[in-house]
Amino acid sequence: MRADAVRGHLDGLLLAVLEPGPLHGYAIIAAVQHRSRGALELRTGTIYPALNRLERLGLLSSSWQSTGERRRRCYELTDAGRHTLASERTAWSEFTTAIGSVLNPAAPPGFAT
Amino acid sequence: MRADAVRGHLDGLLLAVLEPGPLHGYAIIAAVQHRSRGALELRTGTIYPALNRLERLGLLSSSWQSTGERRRRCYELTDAGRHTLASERTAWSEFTTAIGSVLNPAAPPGFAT
DNA sequence: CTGAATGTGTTGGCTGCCAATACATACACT
DNA sequence: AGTGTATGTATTGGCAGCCAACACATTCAG
Repeated sequence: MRADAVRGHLDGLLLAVLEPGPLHGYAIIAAVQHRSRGALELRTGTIYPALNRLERLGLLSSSWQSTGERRRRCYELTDAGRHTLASERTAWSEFTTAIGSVLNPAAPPGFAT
Repeated sequence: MRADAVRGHLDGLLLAVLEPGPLHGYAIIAAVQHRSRGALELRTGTIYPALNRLERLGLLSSSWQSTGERRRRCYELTDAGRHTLASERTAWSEFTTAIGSVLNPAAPPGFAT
Protein backbone atom coordinates (compact mmCIF):
# COMPACT_ATOMS: atom_id res chain seq x y z
CA MET A 1 0.00 0.00 0.00
CA ARG A 2 1.13 3.51 -0.70
CA ALA A 3 2.39 4.71 2.66
CA ASP A 4 1.46 8.17 1.38
CA ALA A 5 -2.02 7.17 2.43
CA VAL A 6 -1.12 7.64 6.09
CA ARG A 7 -1.26 11.38 5.48
CA GLY A 8 -2.82 12.95 8.50
CA HIS A 9 -2.63 9.80 10.61
CA LEU A 10 1.12 9.44 10.93
CA ASP A 11 1.33 10.90 14.42
CA GLY A 12 -1.13 8.37 15.74
CA LEU A 13 0.82 5.49 14.24
CA LEU A 14 4.08 6.63 15.79
CA LEU A 15 2.52 7.18 19.20
CA ALA A 16 0.76 3.82 19.02
CA VAL A 17 3.84 1.70 18.33
CA LEU A 18 5.66 3.47 21.17
CA GLU A 19 2.90 2.66 23.63
CA PRO A 20 4.30 -0.73 24.76
CA GLY A 21 7.76 0.76 25.32
CA PRO A 22 10.64 2.84 23.93
CA LEU A 23 11.94 2.17 20.41
CA HIS A 24 14.52 3.73 18.11
CA GLY A 25 13.75 4.99 14.61
CA TYR A 26 14.62 1.90 12.65
CA ALA A 27 12.66 -0.29 15.07
CA ILE A 28 9.67 2.02 14.74
CA ILE A 29 9.60 1.43 10.99
CA ALA A 30 9.80 -2.30 11.59
CA ALA A 31 7.09 -2.18 14.26
CA VAL A 32 4.65 -0.32 12.01
CA GLN A 33 5.35 -2.73 9.18
CA HIS A 34 4.90 -5.74 11.43
CA ARG A 35 1.73 -4.54 13.13
CA SER A 36 0.18 -3.73 9.75
CA ARG A 37 1.12 -7.20 8.40
CA GLY A 38 3.56 -5.61 5.98
CA ALA A 39 1.03 -3.17 4.55
CA LEU A 40 2.64 0.07 5.73
CA GLU A 41 6.24 0.83 4.83
CA LEU A 42 7.32 4.15 6.26
CA ARG A 43 10.59 5.76 5.13
CA THR A 44 13.21 7.54 7.13
CA GLY A 45 12.38 10.81 5.38
CA THR A 46 8.91 10.37 6.78
CA ILE A 47 9.46 9.43 10.39
CA TYR A 48 12.55 11.36 11.51
CA PRO A 49 11.08 14.80 10.87
CA ALA A 50 7.84 13.57 12.44
CA LEU A 51 9.60 12.24 15.55
CA ASN A 52 11.44 15.53 15.97
CA ARG A 53 8.19 17.41 15.67
CA LEU A 54 6.46 15.18 18.21
CA GLU A 55 9.33 15.70 20.62
CA ARG A 56 9.16 19.46 20.17
CA LEU A 57 5.47 19.21 20.97
CA GLY A 58 6.32 17.37 24.18
CA LEU A 59 4.58 14.15 23.15
CA LEU A 60 7.81 12.14 23.04
CA SER A 61 11.14 12.24 24.83
CA SER A 62 14.34 10.88 23.34
CA SER A 63 17.65 9.66 24.71
CA TRP A 64 20.83 8.42 23.08
CA GLN A 65 21.84 4.87 23.91
CA SER A 66 25.00 3.00 23.08
CA THR A 67 24.88 -0.71 22.35
CA GLY A 68 28.59 -1.44 22.29
CA GLU A 69 29.89 1.14 19.81
CA ARG A 70 26.58 1.81 18.09
CA ARG A 71 24.52 4.84 18.93
CA ARG A 72 20.78 4.76 18.89
CA ARG A 73 18.23 7.38 19.64
CA CYS A 74 15.37 5.92 21.63
CA TYR A 75 11.99 7.57 21.80
CA GLU A 76 9.37 7.05 24.45
CA LEU A 77 5.90 8.41 25.16
CA THR A 78 5.39 11.22 27.62
CA ASP A 79 2.18 11.57 29.61
CA ALA A 80 1.08 14.22 27.10
CA GLY A 81 1.87 11.73 24.33
CA ARG A 82 -0.30 9.09 25.96
CA HIS A 83 -3.11 11.59 26.22
CA THR A 84 -2.72 12.60 22.59
CA LEU A 85 -2.71 8.95 21.54
CA ALA A 86 -6.12 8.55 23.13
CA SER A 87 -7.33 11.59 21.18
CA GLU A 88 -5.89 10.20 17.96
CA ARG A 89 -7.75 6.94 18.49
CA THR A 90 -11.00 8.81 19.00
CA ALA A 91 -10.35 10.94 15.92
CA TRP A 92 -9.55 7.82 13.88
CA SER A 93 -12.78 6.20 14.95
CA GLU A 94 -14.83 9.25 14.00
CA PHE A 95 -12.98 9.56 10.72
CA THR A 96 -13.58 5.98 9.65
CA THR A 97 -17.21 6.20 10.72
CA ALA A 98 -17.72 9.34 8.62
CA ILE A 99 -16.00 8.09 5.47
CA GLY A 100 -17.36 4.59 5.91
CA SER A 101 -20.97 5.75 6.21
CA VAL A 102 -20.64 7.63 2.92
CA LEU A 103 -18.80 4.86 1.14
CA ASN A 104 -20.98 2.05 2.48
CA PRO A 105 -24.28 3.55 3.64
CA ALA A 106 -25.97 1.61 6.38
CA ALA A 107 -28.83 -0.58 5.28
CA PRO A 108 -32.21 0.85 6.32
CA PRO A 109 -33.52 -0.44 9.66
CA GLY A 110 -35.10 -3.84 9.30
CA PHE A 111 -33.23 -4.53 6.11
CA ALA A 112 -32.46 -8.22 5.97
CA THR A 113 -29.12 -9.15 4.47
CA MET B 1 -14.20 17.43 11.07
CA ARG B 2 -11.50 18.79 8.84
CA ALA B 3 -12.61 17.76 5.39
CA ASP B 4 -8.92 17.93 4.50
CA ALA B 5 -8.78 14.49 6.07
CA VAL B 6 -10.52 12.99 3.05
CA ARG B 7 -7.26 13.39 1.18
CA GLY B 8 -6.84 10.34 -0.99
CA HIS B 9 -10.40 9.12 -0.48
CA LEU B 10 -12.34 11.87 -2.20
CA ASP B 11 -12.90 9.96 -5.42
CA GLY B 12 -14.53 7.12 -3.55
CA LEU B 13 -16.88 9.49 -1.75
CA LEU B 14 -18.00 11.14 -4.97
CA LEU B 15 -18.53 7.86 -6.74
CA ALA B 16 -20.41 6.46 -3.75
CA VAL B 17 -22.98 9.25 -3.48
CA LEU B 18 -23.61 8.99 -7.22
CA GLU B 19 -24.31 5.28 -6.99
CA PRO B 20 -28.07 5.58 -6.30
CA GLY B 21 -28.53 8.03 -9.18
CA PRO B 22 -27.38 11.23 -10.92
CA LEU B 23 -26.78 14.38 -8.88
CA HIS B 24 -25.50 17.88 -9.57
CA GLY B 25 -22.55 19.44 -7.76
CA TYR B 26 -24.44 21.22 -5.02
CA ALA B 27 -26.51 18.13 -4.30
CA ILE B 28 -23.34 16.03 -4.11
CA ILE B 29 -22.02 18.25 -1.33
CA ALA B 30 -25.34 17.93 0.48
CA ALA B 31 -25.41 14.16 -0.01
CA VAL B 32 -21.92 13.67 1.42
CA GLN B 33 -22.77 15.87 4.37
CA HIS B 34 -26.04 14.06 4.98
CA ARG B 35 -24.64 10.54 4.67
CA SER B 36 -21.81 11.40 7.05
CA ARG B 37 -24.27 12.86 9.57
CA GLY B 38 -22.85 16.32 9.02
CA ALA B 39 -19.24 15.27 9.62
CA LEU B 40 -17.89 15.93 6.14
CA GLU B 41 -18.29 19.34 4.57
CA LEU B 42 -16.77 19.44 1.11
CA ARG B 43 -16.27 22.76 -0.68
CA THR B 44 -16.85 23.68 -4.27
CA GLY B 45 -13.13 24.21 -4.76
CA THR B 46 -12.75 20.59 -3.78
CA ILE B 47 -15.39 18.79 -5.76
CA TYR B 48 -15.60 20.61 -9.09
CA PRO B 49 -12.01 19.96 -10.10
CA ALA B 50 -12.44 16.40 -8.82
CA LEU B 51 -15.63 15.85 -10.82
CA ASN B 52 -13.95 17.16 -13.97
CA ARG B 53 -11.04 14.83 -13.40
CA LEU B 54 -13.31 11.83 -12.85
CA GLU B 55 -15.16 12.67 -16.05
CA ARG B 56 -11.90 12.93 -17.98
CA LEU B 57 -11.02 9.51 -16.61
CA GLY B 58 -14.31 8.18 -17.94
CA LEU B 59 -15.69 7.31 -14.50
CA LEU B 60 -18.49 9.87 -14.71
CA SER B 61 -20.55 11.41 -17.46
CA SER B 62 -22.22 14.81 -17.19
CA SER B 63 -25.11 16.53 -18.86
CA TRP B 64 -26.60 20.00 -18.54
CA GLN B 65 -30.17 20.17 -17.39
CA SER B 66 -32.51 23.14 -17.17
CA THR B 67 -35.06 23.42 -14.39
CA GLY B 68 -37.03 26.36 -15.66
CA GLU B 69 -34.35 29.00 -16.25
CA ARG B 70 -31.74 27.40 -14.02
CA ARG B 71 -28.94 25.32 -15.46
CA ARG B 72 -27.51 22.38 -13.62
CA ARG B 73 -24.78 19.99 -14.52
CA CYS B 74 -25.74 16.48 -13.54
CA TYR B 75 -23.17 13.76 -13.09
CA GLU B 76 -23.79 10.04 -13.22
CA LEU B 77 -21.68 6.93 -12.89
CA THR B 78 -20.42 5.12 -15.94
CA ASP B 79 -19.79 1.39 -15.92
CA ALA B 80 -16.10 2.12 -15.41
CA GLY B 81 -17.07 4.35 -12.49
CA ARG B 82 -19.07 1.57 -10.91
CA HIS B 83 -16.12 -0.73 -11.28
CA THR B 84 -13.76 1.82 -9.77
CA LEU B 85 -16.15 2.35 -6.87
CA ALA B 86 -15.86 -1.33 -6.04
CA SER B 87 -12.07 -0.99 -6.09
CA GLU B 88 -12.23 2.07 -3.86
CA ARG B 89 -14.30 0.16 -1.33
CA THR B 90 -11.76 -2.65 -1.26
CA ALA B 91 -8.92 -0.15 -0.92
CA TRP B 92 -10.73 1.62 1.91
CA SER B 93 -11.23 -1.65 3.72
CA GLU B 94 -7.55 -2.56 3.41
CA PHE B 95 -6.52 0.93 4.43
CA THR B 96 -8.60 0.97 7.61
CA THR B 97 -7.47 -2.54 8.48
CA ALA B 98 -3.82 -1.54 8.11
CA ILE B 99 -4.00 1.70 10.08
CA GLY B 100 -6.41 0.23 12.60
CA SER B 101 -4.22 -2.74 13.36
CA VAL B 102 -1.33 -0.41 14.15
CA LEU B 103 -3.43 2.04 16.12
CA ASN B 104 -5.41 -0.59 18.00
CA PRO B 105 -3.49 -3.86 17.91
CA ALA B 106 -5.68 -6.92 18.15
CA ALA B 107 -5.77 -8.58 21.52
CA PRO B 108 -3.88 -11.87 21.54
CA PRO B 109 -6.05 -14.94 20.88
CA GLY B 110 -7.95 -15.98 23.97
CA PHE B 111 -7.56 -12.59 25.54
CA ALA B 112 -10.61 -11.90 27.65
CA THR B 113 -11.80 -8.33 27.73
C1' DC C 1 38.59 -4.76 1.20
C1' DT C 2 34.15 -5.06 -0.61
C1' DG C 3 29.40 -5.49 0.10
C1' DA C 4 25.30 -5.72 2.85
C1' DA C 5 22.87 -4.73 7.02
C1' DT C 6 22.01 -1.45 10.57
C1' DG C 7 21.37 3.19 11.96
C1' DT C 8 20.43 8.59 11.88
C1' DG C 9 19.45 12.52 9.37
C1' DT C 10 18.31 16.52 5.54
C1' DT C 11 16.34 18.63 1.40
C1' DG C 12 13.68 19.58 -2.73
C1' DG C 13 9.65 18.45 -4.86
C1' DC C 14 5.13 16.88 -5.77
C1' DT C 15 0.24 15.73 -4.76
C1' DG C 16 -4.01 17.13 -3.53
C1' DC C 17 -7.35 19.69 -0.76
C1' DC C 18 -8.99 24.33 0.42
C1' DA C 19 -9.89 29.44 1.12
C1' DA C 20 -10.87 33.09 -1.50
C1' DT C 21 -12.94 34.84 -5.22
C1' DA C 22 -15.97 35.55 -9.22
C1' DC C 23 -20.21 35.28 -11.46
C1' DA C 24 -25.28 34.22 -12.42
C1' DT C 25 -30.32 33.33 -11.40
C1' DA C 26 -34.48 33.19 -8.36
C1' DC C 27 -37.27 34.73 -4.77
C1' DA C 28 -38.83 37.19 -0.45
C1' DC C 29 -39.15 41.36 1.79
C1' DT C 30 -39.42 46.39 2.34
C1' DA D 1 -36.57 49.43 -7.17
C1' DG D 2 -33.24 47.68 -4.22
C1' DT D 3 -31.34 44.47 -0.83
C1' DG D 4 -30.45 40.09 1.13
C1' DT D 5 -30.36 35.14 0.95
C1' DA D 6 -30.31 30.72 -1.25
C1' DT D 7 -29.00 28.13 -5.13
C1' DG D 8 -25.67 26.95 -8.54
C1' DT D 9 -21.01 26.47 -11.35
C1' DA D 10 -16.22 27.40 -11.70
C1' DT D 11 -11.02 28.93 -11.17
C1' DT D 12 -6.71 30.11 -8.86
C1' DG D 13 -2.93 30.50 -5.55
C1' DG D 14 -1.27 28.60 -1.56
C1' DC D 15 0.13 25.36 1.66
C1' DA D 16 0.54 21.06 4.55
C1' DG D 17 2.60 16.85 4.60
C1' DC D 18 4.75 12.76 2.87
C1' DC D 19 8.53 10.89 0.13
C1' DA D 20 12.57 9.90 -3.08
C1' DA D 21 17.08 10.75 -3.15
C1' DC D 22 20.96 11.59 -0.97
C1' DA D 23 24.69 11.76 2.61
C1' DC D 24 27.22 9.62 6.22
C1' DA D 25 28.79 6.24 9.96
C1' DT D 26 29.50 1.53 12.12
C1' DT D 27 29.59 -3.57 12.13
C1' DC D 28 30.28 -8.02 10.26
C1' DA D 29 30.66 -11.68 6.68
C1' DG D 30 33.09 -13.53 2.80
